Amino acid sequence: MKDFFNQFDFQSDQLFGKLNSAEKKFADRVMEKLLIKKGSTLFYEGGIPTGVFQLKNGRAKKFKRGFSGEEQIFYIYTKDDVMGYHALLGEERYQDSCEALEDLEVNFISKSNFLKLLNDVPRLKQAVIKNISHEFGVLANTIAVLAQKDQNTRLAIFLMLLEKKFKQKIAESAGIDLTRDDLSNMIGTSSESLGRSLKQFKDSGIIEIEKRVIYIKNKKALLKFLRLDSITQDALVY
Amino acid sequence: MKDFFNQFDFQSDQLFGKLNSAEKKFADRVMEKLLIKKGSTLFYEGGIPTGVFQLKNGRAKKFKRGFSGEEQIFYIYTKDDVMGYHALLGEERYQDSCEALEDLEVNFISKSNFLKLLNDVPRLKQAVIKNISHEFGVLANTIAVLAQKDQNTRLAIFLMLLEKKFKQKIAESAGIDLTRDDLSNMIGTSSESLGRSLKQFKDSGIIEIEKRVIYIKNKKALLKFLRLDSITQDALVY
DNA sequence: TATTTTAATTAACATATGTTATATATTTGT
DNA sequence: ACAAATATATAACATATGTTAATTAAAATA
Repeated sequence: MKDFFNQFDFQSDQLFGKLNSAEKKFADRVMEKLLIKKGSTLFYEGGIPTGVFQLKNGRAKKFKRGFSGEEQIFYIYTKDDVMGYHALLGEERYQDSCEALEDLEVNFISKSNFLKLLNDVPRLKQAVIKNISHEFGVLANTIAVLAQKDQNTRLAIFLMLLEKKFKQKIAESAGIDLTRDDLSNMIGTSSESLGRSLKQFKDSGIIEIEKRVIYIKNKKALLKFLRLDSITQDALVY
Repeated sequence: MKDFFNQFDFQSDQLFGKLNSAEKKFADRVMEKLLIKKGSTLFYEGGIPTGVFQLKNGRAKKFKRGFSGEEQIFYIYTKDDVMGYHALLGEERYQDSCEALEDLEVNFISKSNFLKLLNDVPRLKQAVIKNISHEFGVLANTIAVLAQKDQNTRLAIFLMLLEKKFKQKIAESAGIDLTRDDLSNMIGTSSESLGRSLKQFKDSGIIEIEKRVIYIKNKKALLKFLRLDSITQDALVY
């Protein structure tokens, strides 16, 4: 069921697909290629917006600091994803932060060029607005998972989503490679407690771990946690 | 600290404040007053958008069904809040549902009239887009609370937020009047387990309960759960 | 108002998660 | 390649939350 994954996918990799060839040409012309080192930020909460970014290679985490200061990761961007447009369309400051999980290759479009592009191509502006509404729904779905599911179920869901995300876009690997801190942060638990759940999954043959990379070995068993109807469940085992 | 509350407030009650008197006149003219019974829906997930609503009296819950079907409440609307515009701006269907928690008095603006208003008043369109971005941040903050805080802390946070929300807009009462099912759903626990937390708060004199209405009696003790710095904490005791 | 239905409260027990501590593995910087 | 720093794995114990069940309170309906 494609639907299951779409509920948790921003789909911001498809934004520039709305452009025709002439428009694409303009976009390409104003794009600036940047190389960003692992651990550095593309933008940060409270900063003045400089433009938008499209990831061409690598992964980045999007997070927000709650009122008590701890970071909360709520999305991971991969190849082709566009980010940073919320602040350009509406807010005067970035509302969240984005940090490279590994060395990145990024296309940058400055604020003025992006606004010009939006202005010249109403279809694109419409698509961006529509996408923000879609992303709103993704966050609502994330809230539902965090509020309703126990830890093992949350882990199962995130493993499914992350494997798809990483497989889809990073040809060379189907494994899930995240620090235990980042993964536990997303799932809403401590890294030690996440470790316990991972061990349970390992012991029942659902996953294997090499170095820190998690490989799903028994997708059907993982899906059992999701309590989907059997038709949807079957559709997810590809 | 006003900031604390704003992090969790859609602020959609201020949208029509962007209009000048002539524009307001047009809006008033096309507004249709509706009376909606407790328990009925203003709109529902998957439905075709008909227009936007402004609450003039009463409260409504916004929720979404996760992939396994259970409803997840992620916002409560009160007096003057505007809702239903996401679907008009971008999506072709409502992405979530909205249900009356009590008998409502609502102003309805049809899709065509609202789109006309947006078109005639670019400032309003801009404000709506900006608001959706802001709401995105509210959901991210909600994710942080659900992922990072234990049950008593989540309860403390939601009690603070709900009391402010209800006091601000419903003059006659400062109590928190929600079914245990709705409150536990928001907080991410079972109603029985919520009951245990409520009892703990009651026994330590933090709250009092009459019928099912919760009254905060010791705000300072509640704030201890939030682990705010003492300056922010002091600012919240008014 | 009386009756029926639904919601709230509470307790006891089972299970899940948080926390601290220690050992091992991996990465980083020289 | 080595040392130092950081990340991961795991266990043991403490605490928090889930679950079932029984009782009481409140709300809906006739």
